[in-house]
Amino acid sequence: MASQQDVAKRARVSFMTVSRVVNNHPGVKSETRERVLSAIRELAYYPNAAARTLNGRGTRNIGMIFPHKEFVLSRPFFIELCVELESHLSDTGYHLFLGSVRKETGSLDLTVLFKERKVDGLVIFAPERDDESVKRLAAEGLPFIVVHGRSDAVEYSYVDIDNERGVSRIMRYLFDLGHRRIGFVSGNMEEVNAQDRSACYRRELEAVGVGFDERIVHTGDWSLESGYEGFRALVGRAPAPSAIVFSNDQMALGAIKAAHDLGVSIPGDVSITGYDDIKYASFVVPALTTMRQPLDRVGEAVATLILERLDGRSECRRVILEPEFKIRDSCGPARAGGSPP
Amino acid sequence: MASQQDVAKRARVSFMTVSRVVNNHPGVKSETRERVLSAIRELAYYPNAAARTLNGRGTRNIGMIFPHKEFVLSRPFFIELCVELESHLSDTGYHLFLGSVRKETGSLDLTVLFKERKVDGLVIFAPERDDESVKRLAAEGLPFIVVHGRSDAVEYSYVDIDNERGVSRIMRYLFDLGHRRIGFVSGNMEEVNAQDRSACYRRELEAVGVGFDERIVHTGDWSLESGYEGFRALVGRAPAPSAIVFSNDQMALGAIKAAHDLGVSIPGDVSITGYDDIKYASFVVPALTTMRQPLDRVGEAVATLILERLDGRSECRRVILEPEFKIRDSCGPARAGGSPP
DNA sequence: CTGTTAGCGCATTCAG
DNA sequence: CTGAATGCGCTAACAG
Repeated sequence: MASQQDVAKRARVSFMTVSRVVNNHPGVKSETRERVLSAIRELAYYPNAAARTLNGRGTRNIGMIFPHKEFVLSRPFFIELCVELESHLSDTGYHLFLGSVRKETGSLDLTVLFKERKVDGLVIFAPERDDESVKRLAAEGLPFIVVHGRSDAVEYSYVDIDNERGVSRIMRYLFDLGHRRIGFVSGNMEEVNAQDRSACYRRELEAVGVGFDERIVHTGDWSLESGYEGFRALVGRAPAPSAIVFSNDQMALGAIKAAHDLGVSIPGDVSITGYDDIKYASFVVPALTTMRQPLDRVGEAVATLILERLDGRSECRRVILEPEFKIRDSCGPARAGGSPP
Repeated sequence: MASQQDVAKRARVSFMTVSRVVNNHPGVKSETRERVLSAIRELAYYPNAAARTLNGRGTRNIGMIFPHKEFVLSRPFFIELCVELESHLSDTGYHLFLGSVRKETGSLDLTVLFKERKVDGLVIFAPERDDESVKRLAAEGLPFIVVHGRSDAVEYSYVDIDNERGVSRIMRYLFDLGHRRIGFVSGNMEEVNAQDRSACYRRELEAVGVGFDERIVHTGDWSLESGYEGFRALVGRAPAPSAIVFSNDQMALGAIKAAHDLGVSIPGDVSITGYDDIKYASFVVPALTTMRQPLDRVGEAVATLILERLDGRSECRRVILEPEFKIRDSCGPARAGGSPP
């Protein structure tokens, strides 16, 4: 494979001149430049990334870290984000790296990826609160940003969607429809997002003077199955909730199945809401009322922030995006009566 | 960041000895080895991948190439495969690389990733038949394998699922239920998979003496929307099909929505089948009868094959996995009558 | 068993 | 405007 040396020979210059041309350095006679350029083309020369990295130019790789397998599988959501991110990043010459899905066996040391010179930066999805590996990254001053997760203990840049706004908007909507007994199915409570949404649900409830009742709260894990189970459990309580808020669409989809199996009508008997607005949310019957996460803007923000960190600009930034409420067909007015059998 | 030199100094040996220890070379006195090992630990030393690559040791990166954005988005399916693959590959020290989703702007030159020393090998998903960039890879003898796509023109290793078997099993099932007028909604016909399934549908039809009728065939693109459209279109034909075969689950899901909007009952009026068995297939109502792709085994096979290619073993292998028919609730017996209004 | 020398491909000095 | 020397961190080939 052609190296700068080969190109240099062919263009009858030193390899230094080739280097300058490759890197668009000024101060190369245009005639010489042309000669080099055509030699490059003829030999199909491409700069060796490893050599560049060795000279301290970075890797131009960005790693993505997911908390665990199920995280990826249960959120078709995030794939779209990856694609979005890839398209933004590739414009600036960066490549995306599946920085390995974290093992069940404890949190692995993410600094290794930097020390091995595999990546220049990391995008970490939904770490646990006060995650050790994130702390270490911050302590060593490594460039990374977090998506869906914030921390009060550690200073870092992150992008998130306003859960506060999202959940309270949903709750107000349900209140307006006359619902008072509103159940909740959470995501995996080890994740900050799940915690936030859950906390906000409780706060809103208390804000209107409706007490929090743990009997109509189910701890799920974002999966279809846990949504199914959650619905089943909550509807079986007495008195049953007239509406149930799910922490993501996937679980709400599971609930629709459960409702069918139980002979419960949505929204006739029980209203439900999702969160994310995955593609399928508008295709399920009944179409899901849900809170859309603005993926395109998240992707853009993530790209911008990580690039900033790589530039060495030191301030950490937080970008909180607004979700968009999508009212569809899965909610109805609360019925005067009670609940289905 | 600590280099071999630093470790060497601390362990009072030359850096060569450190290198030997790091690479598990035999012939280092165990006492010395211990000293080096603890120096490594104390300094948190990790070998610099760039330097290794520069010495011709490869990158230990495998790139994944997707045909286009929509491909990824329309198949939650493939994400699972990535995760599966990642877990197999990381065991052998390889990292996955999102080798960039291919742009709309013509097929980019994949050999660049090799020339730039970004990857050691490539896993290419669903390339077009006789794709130029695949041809070039093969011509240059670069290690890559293809998933979902084969070629008669070019020699390469690939993993696929037996579409032949899959589709014919579905067709026989429908025939057994008494269906004769069977519609078909294809995937994006630029992909080999879509072509194969489509061809097989036709062949099976003719095998039982039922003529192929292009009026009940719709060309989709794997998306929910195209499934919706396809169903709508086919059901509107006269005489309407009593069953429709969809080339993937996503489109079948779109059809379920369409049926609801049209007031058509599945499987009462029309039977439908999907393909893939995505997670949601068993949660939708009616649960989708579909052909399961054995993702875990695909992931395993892909990992094995690409590793073989990297080893330099020269023969190309083809691995054809068997799909598994999942009979659920979306098909019923053909009714004597005709079709719904 | 351990150390020395050389070079992978490139970019940053500094000289011409 | 161009070239020569030097080193990034590591390993392979040879010496001791």
